[in-house]
Amino acid sequence: MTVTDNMLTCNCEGCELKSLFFENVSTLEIESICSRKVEREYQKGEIIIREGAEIHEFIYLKSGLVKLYHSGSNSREQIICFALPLDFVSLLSIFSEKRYIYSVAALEDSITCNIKMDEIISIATGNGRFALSLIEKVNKATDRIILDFLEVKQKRLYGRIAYILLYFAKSIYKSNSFDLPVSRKEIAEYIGMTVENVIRSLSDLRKDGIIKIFGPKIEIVDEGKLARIAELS
Amino acid sequence: MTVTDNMLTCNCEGCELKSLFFENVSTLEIESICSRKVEREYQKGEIIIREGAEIHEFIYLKSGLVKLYHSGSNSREQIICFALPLDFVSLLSIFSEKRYIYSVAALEDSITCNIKMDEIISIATGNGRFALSLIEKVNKATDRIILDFLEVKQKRLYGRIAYILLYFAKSIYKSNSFDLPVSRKEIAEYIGMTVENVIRSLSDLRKDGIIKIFGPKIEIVDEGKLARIAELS
DNA sequence: CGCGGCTTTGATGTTCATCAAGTAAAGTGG
DNA sequence: CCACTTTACTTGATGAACATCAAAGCCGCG
Repeated sequence: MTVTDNMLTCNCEGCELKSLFFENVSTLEIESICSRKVEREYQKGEIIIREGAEIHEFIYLKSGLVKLYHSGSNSREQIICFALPLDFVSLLSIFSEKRYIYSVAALEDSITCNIKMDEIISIATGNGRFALSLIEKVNKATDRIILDFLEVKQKRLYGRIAYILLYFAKSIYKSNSFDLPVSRKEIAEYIGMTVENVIRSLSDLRKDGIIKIFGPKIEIVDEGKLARIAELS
Repeated sequence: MTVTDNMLTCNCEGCELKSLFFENVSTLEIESICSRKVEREYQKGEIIIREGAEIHEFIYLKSGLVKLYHSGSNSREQIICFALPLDFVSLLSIFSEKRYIYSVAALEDSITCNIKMDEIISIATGNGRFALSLIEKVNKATDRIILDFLEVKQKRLYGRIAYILLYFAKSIYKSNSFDLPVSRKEIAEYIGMTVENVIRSLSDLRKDGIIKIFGPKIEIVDEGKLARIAELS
């Protein structure tokens, strides 16, 4: 990194992707990718990937916040996970399927960096270290998803709400006061419950003085208590 | 394959791993692996991998049937998935963690083939094609797990039981009559319900004439009806 | 202004966990 | 080999957790 930074002629100098992802890629290869990559902007609410579409590009999130979701058989949508900048949006199925098995939508205005799959594959083919770091990243992401599923599954409604609030506070906004980027319905789609009960739990937390609610704005008042609820279900 | 088969001097000739996994590996490399691999036998019930143990080997299942499970914080075990021969036991966390985040136990007498991680990594480093096929396989496996989680989550108890019975019949035993390889408790741990209710659902299916139960032996009588229940929850 | 989407609260019924108790099967030690 | 313990399985009764249905308030938007 330190060496190659100033050698780049493309406009990716400030991009953290280099240091995270392309550790093992030569400057030449990075330049080649940078010159052919495409950046795309999406507004809050826009769909970035549609389930069933063919996979042509490797996509990662440069800025913003997105949700990965799956359209269940009975038309109900299920949110698989949220992704932050530098997360791969291309997670599941990227290397094992021809078509996306999930959709991605922007929860906040977002920018993606898109690279043709061909190029990723060609680099990986010629560069085992790069391929291994790919495995590692993809692995980490899916591990996280599976562990979170297991974690949420063993909690009850009240605990799940506490859990997701702490998740937004800690992992996403790094603050105990933030605007919820998702609707009540989307929370329900993530933790697998109904909207009404999500709202009821939020109200209960408010009545108990653990959080404050102003529309979409959430303020965690008693973090300790919230953590205990998230822990003990 | 056809070319390399008779050139091997090690005892892996009959092993399907070659054709699945080592498509892109030179005969020399395969020989090197074969000569240093270790096969291990486990009896029904034995633990193959213990959660928290350090990861030293890449393990795949040669014969038998195993379960991957996670010990939840509240001491309740959760079954993540089942694995058949030629499935990788080393799935999650293999390339992203130092220690196992799940345990593996044999549900039937099983044989594993173990290869030092160092060797896998060294081959992958020098051989991008091999690394890519690794990603593909690992990806496929985790995709399957996540999709199944989503699938099961949107069903109710009765539908979940129907679903898992069909899974055993179709994917594992390829027959409508089989011995359940898992206890009622383990079914409960997989679908996230209590033992009592698992038993109740099984009894209901029996009373409705959809299945027959003789101890651990299950016979699916009306597959169509069972499929409809699994579908419609 | 009125329409539709998101949110909120209440009432009601279903699904499921928990508790309790009993049977069957299988291993254990004298 | 038999009493004894343990483990898996099974059924019923009860209550808690949650979904569903209904209705009303809020807000942005055409």
